[in-house]
Amino acid sequence: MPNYWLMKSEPDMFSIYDLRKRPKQREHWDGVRNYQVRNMLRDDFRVGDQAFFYHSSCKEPGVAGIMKIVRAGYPDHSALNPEGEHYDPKHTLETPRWYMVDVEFERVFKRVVTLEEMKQCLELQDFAVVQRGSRLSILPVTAAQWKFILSLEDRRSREVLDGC
DNA sequence: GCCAACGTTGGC
DNA sequence: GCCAACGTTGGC
Repeated sequence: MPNYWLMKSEPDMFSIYDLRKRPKQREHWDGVRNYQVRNMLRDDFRVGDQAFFYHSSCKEPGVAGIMKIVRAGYPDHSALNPEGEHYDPKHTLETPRWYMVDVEFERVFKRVVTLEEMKQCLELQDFAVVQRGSRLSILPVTAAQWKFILSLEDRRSREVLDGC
């Protein structure tokens, strides 16, 4: 069984539309510098997993679409570059500290499923993204949560906010 | 731009 | 190993 994930990115920096424009519609998901998230990237991501592309720190935070994992965790080479903003001198080829995966664009949602809507839904109260102070940039998603969020895509947001 | 939440750092 | 200070995330 594949895993499901939610991966956050600020659309001003890198959006799902940017991913769609990349060669082969693929990109490295690099720059993660949090140990909990590092462990997920290193140990739990598998080829064939799917992930929600979540737009954060923007006008309408929420799930914008879907991507798939096309390469499992491997050392994040952005940590090797002393000129780069993600440089870490403690990360080396021999003893990597930080990991990344490769993702591939799958599709853009018909509409953004917003954080505001997700907060209204009883079905998602256990989902970390709706909880205060949850700041991890990657979160695991259960099969039930995945399915439920997909069902929200096909509803009108007003209806979800009023009646979920 | 504010600030709550939480992770990291470093002095002791 | 404690904990205060500081930095970052990210919604609002």
